[in-house]
Amino acid sequence: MTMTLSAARNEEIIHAGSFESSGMFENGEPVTLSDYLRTISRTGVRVAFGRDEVIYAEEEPADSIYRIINGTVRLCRYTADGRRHIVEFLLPGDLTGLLECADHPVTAEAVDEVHMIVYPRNAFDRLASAEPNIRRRVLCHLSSNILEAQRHLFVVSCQNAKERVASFLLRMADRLDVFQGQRLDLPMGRQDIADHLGLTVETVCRAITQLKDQGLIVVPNSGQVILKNVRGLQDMSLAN
Amino acid sequence: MTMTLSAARNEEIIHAGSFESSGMFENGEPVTLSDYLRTISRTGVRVAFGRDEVIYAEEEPADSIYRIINGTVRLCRYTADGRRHIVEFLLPGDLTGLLECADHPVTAEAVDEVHMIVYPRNAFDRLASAEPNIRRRVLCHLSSNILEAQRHLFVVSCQNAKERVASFLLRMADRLDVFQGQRLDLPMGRQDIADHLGLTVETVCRAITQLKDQGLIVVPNSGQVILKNVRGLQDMSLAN
DNA sequence: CGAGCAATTGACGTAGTTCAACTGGAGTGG
DNA sequence: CCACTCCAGTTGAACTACGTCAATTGCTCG
Repeated sequence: MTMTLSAARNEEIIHAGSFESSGMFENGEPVTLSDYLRTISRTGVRVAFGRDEVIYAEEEPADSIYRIINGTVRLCRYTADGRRHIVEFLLPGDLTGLLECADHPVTAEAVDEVHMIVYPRNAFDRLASAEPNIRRRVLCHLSSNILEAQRHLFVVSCQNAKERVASFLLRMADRLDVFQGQRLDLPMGRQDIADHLGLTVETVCRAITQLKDQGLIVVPNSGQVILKNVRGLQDMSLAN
Repeated sequence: MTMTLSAARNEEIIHAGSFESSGMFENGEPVTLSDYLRTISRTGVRVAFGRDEVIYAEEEPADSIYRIINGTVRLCRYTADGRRHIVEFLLPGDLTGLLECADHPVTAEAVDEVHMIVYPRNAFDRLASAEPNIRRRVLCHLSSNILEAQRHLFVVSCQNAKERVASFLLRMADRLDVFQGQRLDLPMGRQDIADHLGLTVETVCRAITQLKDQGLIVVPNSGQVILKNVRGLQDMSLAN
């Protein structure tokens, strides 16, 4: 519902080539899925979503593919009794909607101000039929999704609170190219982190405080974390 | 290592057509991935593994695709400090090795006596290049893997012990076509179940005892569970 | 029958939840 | 500009579900 409204409100046709920055194609051939999507960019529509707006909802027909330009998206699942689980956070450059499913298995919501390009599924499928390589790219994409899910499954089933938070910070840092000594900006709130890690807000807070007290991180304010000791966080995230 | 030994010991060339039972093909076209694999069955080798034998190990090059004929396989991940997480159990008819990865991300071990057919990855890739439909089948396969992983992620991050065990029993029953009042045979031990659900053996036992005391199940012996009240188990598995 | 191991049960400790109070920064209005 | 609200974040105290450790049962296989 919200999605349809927001999408309509913010629609804006993307002109072919307007997102073709240099260095994206190798000897004239697209090399990543995003590159392939750029080749059908004339069919893509740029949309914006405000904080907590629903991008697509669970059970809704999955007829679009989304590429995030900037902002953060959470993929979540709700239960009848109000529990929420955040399956994954999507960051700029990430894609969603590539699953071979009639309906979306999760709900996508904007964590902060999100800009994305929406491609119609059928345009992508036509491209996939014409270009055999593209399905292999999708296979790679889904494979790495599975690896990520398995990794996170391990975090949630085998690690304690502090280890989970350490793993989370390291993964976010890795995805956002933040290194030792640098500042990691967390776009999501504590509740989002908690629902992603299978903990409560309070426990996430306490774990962060512990990491702070151990000198592994510095927290200037709740949305920023400076990684003082990446090695220490790594050691923690796979043992302890 | 173990895999190579066992495989060699039990190798037996499958003659083309030896697994082509009736009703598998629709108007001459294969309809499932397994059907496609049958079309290259002359390249498949039947192998057997005994209890706890390693079928393939994490980090090993993934150059084969496996179809389980009978028996149960566990896909697991070990940590340096000895913790184990069982990502998934594979049952007869299931496939593994289809991920687009150079190396296996998990270790596959036989839970009980397992018979499988091993197809060389490159034979499959040749087939995939020749027949465009096959990649779409793989996409569907990986998509449902992702849905399963997400479902299990929810179980492990949001459910308590009794709910997790109820979810586990229901899913096994569903996969093995066991219905209300019927007997579910569990090939894996309590430790395996515990490592799959992120619990300890003792907690799994206690949860089973609770389900028994509530009259939802009857447990003639540790490997068998009779589902007395499927509805009750379902109610529990998504709320409580 | 007895060894050996998986499953179960009991007793106790603890990590994480729950509930409640407090803090602090962002936004609003006088 | 300060006072106010509002809400996210943090901390404290008590509770509880699960883990841990140890003892017991029960099955399987010599």
